[in-house]
Amino acid sequence: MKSFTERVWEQLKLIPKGKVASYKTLSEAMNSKAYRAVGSAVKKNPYAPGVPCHRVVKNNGEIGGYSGPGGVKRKIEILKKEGVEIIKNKVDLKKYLYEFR
DNA sequence: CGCTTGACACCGT
DNA sequence: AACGGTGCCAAGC
Repeated sequence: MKSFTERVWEQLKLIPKGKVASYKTLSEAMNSKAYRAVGSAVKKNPYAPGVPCHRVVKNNGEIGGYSGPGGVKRKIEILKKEGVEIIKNKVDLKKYLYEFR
């Protein structure tokens, strides 16, 4: 039985490099409105590259948090490396927001 | 106009 | 039960 958390990871894997998805969009992609719980799910993610939790940002483009090494700073660095420009800890959703379709 | 900050409520584990 | 984390709102400069 897949837990809500595992289902979230499935959506993360669908995100292509150079794009980011918001927790809210993620919840809608899985037919759930518990976008608040998505944040908790990502935090519990014990997998590293298998689940690109660093590609998940808040609906307003803010990076949010990162439980990995280096904290949010590290997350921003990775996104920039992917081709996503980070402005003041925020991403241009209009340009990098990935839609699950 | 653009940008920032604080607080609250809600979700799943 | 508690915790963490997100989303929207408003106001101010």
